[in-house]
Amino acid sequence: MKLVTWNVNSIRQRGERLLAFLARHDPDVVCLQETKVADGDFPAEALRAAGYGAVTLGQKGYNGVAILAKAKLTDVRAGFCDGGDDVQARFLGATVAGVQVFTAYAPNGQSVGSEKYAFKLDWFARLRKYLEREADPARELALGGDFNVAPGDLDVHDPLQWRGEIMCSDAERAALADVERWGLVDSFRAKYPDKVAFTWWDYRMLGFPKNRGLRIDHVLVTRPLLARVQDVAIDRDERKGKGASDHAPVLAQLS
DNA sequence: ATGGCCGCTATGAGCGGA
Repeated sequence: MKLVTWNVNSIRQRGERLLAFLARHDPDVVCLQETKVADGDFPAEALRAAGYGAVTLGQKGYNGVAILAKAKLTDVRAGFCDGGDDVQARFLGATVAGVQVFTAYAPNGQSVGSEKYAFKLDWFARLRKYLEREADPARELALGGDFNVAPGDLDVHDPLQWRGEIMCSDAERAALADVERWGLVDSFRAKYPDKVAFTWWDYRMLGFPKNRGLRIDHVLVTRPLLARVQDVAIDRDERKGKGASDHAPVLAQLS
């Protein structure tokens, strides 16, 4: 099974690229973030024609997540359903071929100390509680998403410049680590303990040509599923050229 | 080369993203 996570930054703008990506890599499961469309505007038919079923949790203009799969998607779960803010479409799960799959779009957080930053940290705490309540670390489970957190300095092009900044602050890293402590492993880092690689580059200031990036998109897996991870790769080519998302897809090859 | 933000909205300026 090949599983992908990709923040497409508008599925309407990225439709052609997404179809080309599916044709090129032939993934089995794709976790999408920032689709930015209401469910009625999701291009389900075009994806069906390409061989993929879809479950969506959309929102007009902002956020929006989806899971695509060649096999049947069952046991669909939308949002944390914990009485907190589920208006923002950021979390969706489904079971595919016996694997429980979640797609997540963590809040950006704007700047350290802001209200949005507090919301971001709370969102991670809610994610941790959701997993405790609804999932089992002894099962095969994958959580793919844009977490908007670079876990360590190895995941940052210029750690000194970013020290303490949004996506790199200690509290954000601790919040992500706490989610992982439930029973999830950063599959890329598990496979490549020392590799410097990024999944996001700012559109501004020649971020990509200068390779000024961060690794903030992750495929987190439970230990039973980690045993099946053969390789994890970032499709940097997808960030090139006109009409690219600011995020590159992350691909996990499972046995 | 990989090139100087992009995408959204009851748009045409302002907001959010990371």
